[in-house]
Amino acid sequence: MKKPTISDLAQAAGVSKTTVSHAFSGRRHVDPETRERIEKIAQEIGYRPNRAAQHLRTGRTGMIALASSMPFSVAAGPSRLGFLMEIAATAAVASLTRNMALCLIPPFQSGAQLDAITPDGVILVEPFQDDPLVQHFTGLGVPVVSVGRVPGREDIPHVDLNSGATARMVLEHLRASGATRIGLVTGEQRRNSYIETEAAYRAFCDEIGIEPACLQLNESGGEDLAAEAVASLLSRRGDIDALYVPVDAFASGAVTAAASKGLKIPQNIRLATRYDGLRAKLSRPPLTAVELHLEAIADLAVGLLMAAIDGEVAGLVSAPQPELVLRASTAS
Amino acid sequence: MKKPTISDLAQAAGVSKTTVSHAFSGRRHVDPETRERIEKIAQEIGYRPNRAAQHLRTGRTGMIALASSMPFSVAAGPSRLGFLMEIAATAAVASLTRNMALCLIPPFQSGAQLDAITPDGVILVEPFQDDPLVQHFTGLGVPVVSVGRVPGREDIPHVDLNSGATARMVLEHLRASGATRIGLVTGEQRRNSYIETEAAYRAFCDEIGIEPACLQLNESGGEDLAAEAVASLLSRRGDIDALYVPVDAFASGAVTAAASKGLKIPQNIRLATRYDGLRAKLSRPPLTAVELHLEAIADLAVGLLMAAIDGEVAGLVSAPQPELVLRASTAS
DNA sequence: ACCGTTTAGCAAATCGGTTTGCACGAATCA
DNA sequence: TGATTCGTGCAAACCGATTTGCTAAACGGT
Repeated sequence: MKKPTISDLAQAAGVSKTTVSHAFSGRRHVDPETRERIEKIAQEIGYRPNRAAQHLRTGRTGMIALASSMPFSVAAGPSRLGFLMEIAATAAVASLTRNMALCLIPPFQSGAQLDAITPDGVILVEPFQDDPLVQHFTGLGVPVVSVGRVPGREDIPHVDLNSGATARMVLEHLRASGATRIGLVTGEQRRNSYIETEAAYRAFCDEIGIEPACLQLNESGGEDLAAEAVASLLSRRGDIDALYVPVDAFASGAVTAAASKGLKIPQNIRLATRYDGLRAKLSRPPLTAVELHLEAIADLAVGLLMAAIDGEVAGLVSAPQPELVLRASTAS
Repeated sequence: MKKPTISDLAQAAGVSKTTVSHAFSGRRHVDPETRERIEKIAQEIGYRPNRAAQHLRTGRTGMIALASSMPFSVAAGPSRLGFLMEIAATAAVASLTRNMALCLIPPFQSGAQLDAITPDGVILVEPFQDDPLVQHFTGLGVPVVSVGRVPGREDIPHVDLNSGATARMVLEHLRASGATRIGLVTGEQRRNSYIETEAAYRAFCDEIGIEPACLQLNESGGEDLAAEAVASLLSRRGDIDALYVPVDAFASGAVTAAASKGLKIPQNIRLATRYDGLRAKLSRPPLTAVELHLEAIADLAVGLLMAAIDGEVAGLVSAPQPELVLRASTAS
């Protein structure tokens, strides 16, 4: 009735626990014939090593965690959720193939709550400067890797999202499609992607000699806040004829704002976003976006984390080249 | 340097490990004064019980898993993902408040892969008949609860989605909004929500004396398959003036199909869906949908699972009353 | 014939908690 | 006063793996 243990298996196979352990782990040589016999009997009696026992001995938990500092439940949630969850889905598969469970850390939990989770490592999605999650886990000595650099923390391995290059690509596309005054809408949190995007944007404006028009919105405000803020920007700066709005929820708001101003997309104003989720695809007109290759990114992040857990000093890894997905919102 | 253990704490407090253990677990009475001293010192030296050790002894892993049998990566994925992930987000919070980690099980993994995950219990989201995941975990003796009944498995506790009543509500709304011939589009997998929905639909058709028009689509086909299939249904049955399409990805397809047939929504054909996600909201026109209260459902599911883990014979729990979200797609 | 080196396998210690059985003193009861 | 209970705490067994140190046999070279 009870689950068979390594002792049961050892007894059934007529060897010691040690030999069984070595047969499975390969840490020491075991006669191939013996190993086969052990494996066969293991099959028969349905032996599965007890994870808790393994973890106690090895000091590992066999679990990695995925966290985002974006509240799940705020207005911007569903959109961010798309981004995060696309990563989660791939990461779950990637960890499982490495024999690890992937668990989800809800954002902004108190430290005491987080104690329930003792992962071998953590993947943080687009953390911001002084992110409390970074502090919590690095403080505990748990390896952390991030998707998107942690601003001000060069020591944390990450998958680089190349946000600067992405911004450049989008801005140049907007210009090529006929725009002459391009505005930028990002978030208020100091995430690296915003920082890099803004830097690239300012450099671009400088180069072509236009006055930057930059909006930084509270991410919890979501679509509605963006609609309002963008409308007021468009009133102030009637010359704007294109917007790069990396956060897709904000881009939805921008669509609304344009409509309220009687501006047609793309005739009067062009619009491009970054994350190519449902919002970009279903928008009217559909929005030009960037294929970030989130699956590949998630895979890289898991790999990076595994290396970090194994004590390898990993640096950064670059995400695959982002690609423009051209849609009607930036047609010339 | 090393993390303090229970022995260290016991020594520092001048008591035995036993007393420390009891002080924390409350399984036996400990002098309040002693307990306080222990807790104070625990704070000071930063003692945290080693989860692996606890798990080994208690036979628990402190982890519950969330699984859906819907492939993450197929065309219908992003939509299903929304549904699943809304539940995941809430469930993650709910489990953490109960001192459990929530981990994600990617669908359709081989049994060998799944071995990496040994949860104390599993929440299955809308499983279908003979779902392999149900078999896998019940076979392992792991408590399983589901969101939506498992067809043919009355023994598995679940949060009832009341799909029959939901269908009835939507169908009556469609009729009230002027529809006389209502069609139904569901999925091919035998999920309980489809079964109940179809039954309610047939009963409804019987009652008002219309010929049922029912489509069951392969869920991996997603939007494109639905567009095609619905278009052909509309050709066959030109009298249809309303559709209930519970799966939102299919509903998107139906929108496309209607457009391709030159039918206006809602003038020529009314359209309602179930899951009120981004698709329903962003569709043109926006789709009438059903507020299922997924957060509450997730919460209930976690509670149910905890009870099951603690050996309580839990039955079913009913989800909160679903509510219609009226939108332009069914305006009369 | 001797010594060194593999090869194969075992016994016992170990990880850090929880739980059981028992001891000892103080309080309560007959 | 002797017997019983209660409160408090300890020592040791236990959970099921991994890992270390050791033995004994087989093999090969000189």
